[in-house]
Amino acid sequence: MKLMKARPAAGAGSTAGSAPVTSDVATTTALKLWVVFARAYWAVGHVASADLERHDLTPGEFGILEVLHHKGPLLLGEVQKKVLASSGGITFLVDRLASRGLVERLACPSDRRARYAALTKAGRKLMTDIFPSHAAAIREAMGGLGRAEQRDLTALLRTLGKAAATLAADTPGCKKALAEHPG
Amino acid sequence: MKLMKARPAAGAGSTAGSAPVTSDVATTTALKLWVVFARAYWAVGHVASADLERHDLTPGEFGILEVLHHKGPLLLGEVQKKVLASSGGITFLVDRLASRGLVERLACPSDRRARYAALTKAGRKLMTDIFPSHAAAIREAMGGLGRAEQRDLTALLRTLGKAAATLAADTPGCKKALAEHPG
DNA sequence: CATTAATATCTCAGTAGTAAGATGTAACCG
DNA sequence: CGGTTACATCTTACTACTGAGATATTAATG
Repeated sequence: MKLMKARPAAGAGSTAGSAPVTSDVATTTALKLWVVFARAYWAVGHVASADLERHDLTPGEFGILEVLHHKGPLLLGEVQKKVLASSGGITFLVDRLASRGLVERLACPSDRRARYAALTKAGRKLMTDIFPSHAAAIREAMGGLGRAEQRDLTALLRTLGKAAATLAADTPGCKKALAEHPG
Repeated sequence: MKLMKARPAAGAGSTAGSAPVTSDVATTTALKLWVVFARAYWAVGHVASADLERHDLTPGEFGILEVLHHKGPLLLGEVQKKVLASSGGITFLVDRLASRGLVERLACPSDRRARYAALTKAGRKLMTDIFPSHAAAIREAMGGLGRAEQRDLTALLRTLGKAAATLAADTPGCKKALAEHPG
């Protein structure tokens, strides 16, 4: 299950004659949507990544900093659900952020298996410093659409995401995080 | 520039007081859109990947097979632009597909630097066998929206993608493929 | 023709990330 | 209690991918 960077199906592709269910209108519409979806995501993600790169942060690192900045200290498992990474990935990312002094691990008093991740003072400072400009970069990346269009788009994507997450939750190896936290 | 799997900004995050331009409505709207966008993309991508996994194909491999299936033999550089991967990635993916007998490299008569990638007979057969069911998986992943909604969504995403691609093309290290092939 | 620049692919080292399983801890049930 | 099951995190080995530079070819220029 590699995920992300999926290259979608392009066009109807009935080049090869006899495919039975393939070239009905519903399928063609969905495939076209998937192509455009992936390219748009790529472009916006590229703008976001380029902005974060200026601060030596990967998207994954920023995701963790951001959820901690927004929600306060969180159990590692909770972080994992929020950022949709694997458990090993969380360990790896938090290690790296901790080695840079941006995040620290705190014991959980009620459960000695669990640990909190929390921003350090330096981490909080970094976030308050860079979050506004990053938010501005996202705003510009979305600038092709007016505010009302952005809201329409959000509503459509939320509906789509919920339905797809329900499907995805059934597939083997899925973290199931999405179905529980549907955007 | 890692890209993809970008974790978007969640919520307005004006937790930290004094950010100047950050918490206006336009920015909040854009940030919310980005969160929902990423989650929806994750969910649909997950469904697509899970389907491909049944045939032992990664999304990257399928992307190459698919563009060759759809367009016929293509120079490696053209493939690269279509699937938005790095040049090294194309070499890697085509190598692997070639070792499985699905793709072959052909000399380009007019330019001895360049090589074509083309589906073999086995590759064509594989694609005609699996494409319909993959397309059906995509159709189901999009099933949360009706056909008209899917078309609205496509139109919005196309506009968004074009604008963002223009921005992305200016960022350093960008492949610029998107601005030239805007979905 | 020689030089320089541009292009197309490939090589290679490094990175972010995953998946599977190990470890330590908790909760429950008899 | 003792045993089983369920968790939460960490470890390890691996994979897909990127980016910079190497190689080979072509094109352009004086």
